[in-house]
Amino acid sequence: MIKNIQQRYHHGDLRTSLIKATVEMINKQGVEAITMRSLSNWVGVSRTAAYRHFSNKVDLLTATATEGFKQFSLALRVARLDYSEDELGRFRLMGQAYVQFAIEHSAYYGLMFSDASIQKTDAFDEASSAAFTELVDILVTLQEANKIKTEDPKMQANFVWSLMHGFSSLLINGKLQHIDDLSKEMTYLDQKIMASLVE
Amino acid sequence: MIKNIQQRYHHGDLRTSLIKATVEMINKQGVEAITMRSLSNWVGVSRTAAYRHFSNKVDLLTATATEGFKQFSLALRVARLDYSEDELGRFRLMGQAYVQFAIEHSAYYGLMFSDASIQKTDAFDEASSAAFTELVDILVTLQEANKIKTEDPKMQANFVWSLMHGFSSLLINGKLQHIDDLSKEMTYLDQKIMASLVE
DNA sequence: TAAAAAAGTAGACATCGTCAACATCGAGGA
DNA sequence: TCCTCGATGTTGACGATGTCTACTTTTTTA
Repeated sequence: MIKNIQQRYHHGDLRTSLIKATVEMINKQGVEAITMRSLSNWVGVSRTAAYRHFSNKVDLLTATATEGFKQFSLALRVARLDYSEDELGRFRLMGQAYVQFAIEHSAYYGLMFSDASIQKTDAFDEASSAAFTELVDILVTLQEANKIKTEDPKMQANFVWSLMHGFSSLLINGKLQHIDDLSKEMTYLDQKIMASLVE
Repeated sequence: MIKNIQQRYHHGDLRTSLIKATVEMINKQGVEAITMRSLSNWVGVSRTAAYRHFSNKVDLLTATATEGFKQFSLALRVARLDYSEDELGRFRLMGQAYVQFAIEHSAYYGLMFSDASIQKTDAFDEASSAAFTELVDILVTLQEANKIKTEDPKMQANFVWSLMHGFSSLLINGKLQHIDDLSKEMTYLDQKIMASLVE
């Protein structure tokens, strides 16, 4: 007779489940509320089971942030491959996708850019710079097609990235005042970026 | 005979000392390393003495962040009152002062914008929005003097603030790649902001 | 100057991260 | 088929931490 899933000794895919549980718990209660015990309990496993998959709590959180960056890069890439738009339109879609990801996955986003709860690893750096590369790439392409100014693309990327990250994180933390119409605010930013990059 | 300061039963100005110690410890070891016990020990006081001045750890960190915002506002205001420059020049000085504060007081800055370690209070919100007001104010003044475009100053402020905050926090966390010349990078941003705001 | 308020201390306890030792399971070679 | 071994999960234990309670010492005030 096959045992009930909840009662099996071996969980099956504990590593993935723990990361999912971490994201859910951050969304509901914030990072500070995360404990190895409550996490294990939530997943239905004993206190120290997580240590078979992560060397410690920081390692688990870092892995979660790394996973976040992967999904983030994916979201940006999806926007970049929307061929119903021209290249410049796709670039603007990426901007929308950026903010949308930050809002919809604020737990991930906060963790990804929190220096406190995380300790950088090679995997983390790789996932994190992949997202940045996504941005530099399209800027280079746009320059080659003469759609935007010819400037150091890394500087352009730092500019756009700073603006997007600043806006998203201030928005998430409720530090931007008097925003009744988000899309209006984003349109404003879009105009500023376009004016800054287009000749 | 007057007792040695270190041996006095009453510390004298424990509240202030604790906040200072918090800043120092964050600078040296990061927020995670902060414990009530090590903090008290550092200041030369017993474990629970801090609880006479702060209701708990979060309260202490929030008070520290609030103090950070006060000094931050002050730094912005000092730049704004540099009358060797005209109004537009002072606005640009504020931008430099912003990034400079973030770099020189990265412990403060990280804490001020960390939603994890802090819990908003009235005093915190007040100090935090004072800094924002500093920015809106000068934008209004610049508009009235016809130095920049006439637009919703709050939107302009959100734009500038997002850019400054994004750049500063990415810079602090080492997420901006290939920055060998910081002043060159800041000049680039300055040009973008000017082009965006000036008619 | 006496009494109360303010500031600091020590004991105690629940919770947390995590190490060590032990238990159970699944896969593959004898 | 059985046996063994590596992977995975469990329980016990311990030191560190936040913070409550009760007590002590100093300062303020009436």
